[in-house]
Amino acid sequence: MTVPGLRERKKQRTRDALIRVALELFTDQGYERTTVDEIADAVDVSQRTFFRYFSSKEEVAFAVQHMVEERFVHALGQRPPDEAPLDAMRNAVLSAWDTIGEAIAEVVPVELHLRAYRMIESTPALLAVHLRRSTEMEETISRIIAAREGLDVDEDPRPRIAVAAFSGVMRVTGQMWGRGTDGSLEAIRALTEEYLDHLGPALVPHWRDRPGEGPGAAA
Amino acid sequence: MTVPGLRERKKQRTRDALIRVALELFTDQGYERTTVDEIADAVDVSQRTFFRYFSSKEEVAFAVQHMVEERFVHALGQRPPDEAPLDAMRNAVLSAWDTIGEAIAEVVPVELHLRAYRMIESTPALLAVHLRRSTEMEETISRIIAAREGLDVDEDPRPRIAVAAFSGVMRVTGQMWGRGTDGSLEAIRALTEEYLDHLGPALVPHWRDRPGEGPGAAA
DNA sequence: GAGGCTAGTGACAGTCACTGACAATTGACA
DNA sequence: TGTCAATTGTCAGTGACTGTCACTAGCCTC
Repeated sequence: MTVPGLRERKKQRTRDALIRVALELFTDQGYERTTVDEIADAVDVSQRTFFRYFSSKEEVAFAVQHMVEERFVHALGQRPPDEAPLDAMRNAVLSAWDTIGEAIAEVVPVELHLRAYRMIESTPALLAVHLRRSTEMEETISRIIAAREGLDVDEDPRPRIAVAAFSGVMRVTGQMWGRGTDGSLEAIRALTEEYLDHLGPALVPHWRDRPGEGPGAAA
Repeated sequence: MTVPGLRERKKQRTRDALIRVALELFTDQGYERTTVDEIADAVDVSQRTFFRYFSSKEEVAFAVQHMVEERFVHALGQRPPDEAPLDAMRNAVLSAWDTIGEAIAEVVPVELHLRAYRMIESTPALLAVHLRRSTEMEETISRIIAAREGLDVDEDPRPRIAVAAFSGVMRVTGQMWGRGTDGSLEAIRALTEEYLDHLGPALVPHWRDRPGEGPGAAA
């Protein structure tokens, strides 16, 4: 591809600066205590310009998340078609976690993004938006899974159901990670694996045995 | 109990009127196109008073939902302790669906509430709040389930995981119901049963068999 | 490389959700 | 009946967001 023109590069720089400054202010002072004016002033653009880049104050908080999601969707598309749905999703998340680092670092320090993620989890207004975005993702994923299995997502509820269950676990994972003390990338990866391992067993009728000992359901 | 005083009754009437008028305006004109001033004017109170009853414009949209949730939690508390977790939750939802009608009708027509529910599902800002509220519910439910099973919710992830999977399915149910054409109470009840029946089978590795025929996992 | 075109920006005014402060009103209750 | 406390209205202010319009600066053509 050709190098984008000056105009384009300038826009990209402004956008990245807005994201970086916003996340810094949000994580430092808190989301609510940061005004859009502050962000705009720090980047030296007008408030109006901020809203031309991001349709809302919330949106800027999810700009990096958005990149991560695209990566996951891409990874899911690459999974071999003979993998079972849950395995494909599991492997896609794990492989996404492995390669996000570099992609994020081009815009903001990874550490800042992780702090931002925890801020989202602990800020009610952002948590709400985060969850809605997650369900939009679920719809996307459901369609991919359905396509893999040769099913019509509007005829057969199983793709949406499996994805809903899977995403539910992923959400709890993010939550627990956010509440814990180990804020590293490795920690969230490990939690992801651990929690997904519980998904099958958690659904069997008897829980009184220890995890892993009971008659497991899914792989 | 004694009859509440005039002051108390007046407050209750104002509150109910605000809810009813709000839901009517929301469902008629749309949530975004309805201002708090409109609602307050229609009930003949000041905007300031509206915000003394509801901390936000969103909150009034969920006032009825709130009642329904309380009912579910109560029903769950009543389930016999030997029921498996998923069964207890399933039966609690179904029994809640059976008795909501009357409780709601004291405040707003049931039909209005059902329309409001669909409006919530289709209004991004409200959907976001709805989802966050759902996760708060999940936390409550997880603790009840953990208690039933004699587990510590912070030690053993299985209660949260099972509840997350369960709630995921319930959410998809609500979504599908909202998108469908049959907006009746019976329809959502039937969907609930049908979708929950898929939860176990959807998690087994092989989907290529028809539902129910494959080697099922959970009950 | 001058000039027109247009994307991007700033300035400004306005709407709407929401909050704090204070004064006015009105049930409750001695 | 008069006092107290809860409830409400009014007013002023903040912050998110939008429409409009004039202006500036890359871009592209001749």
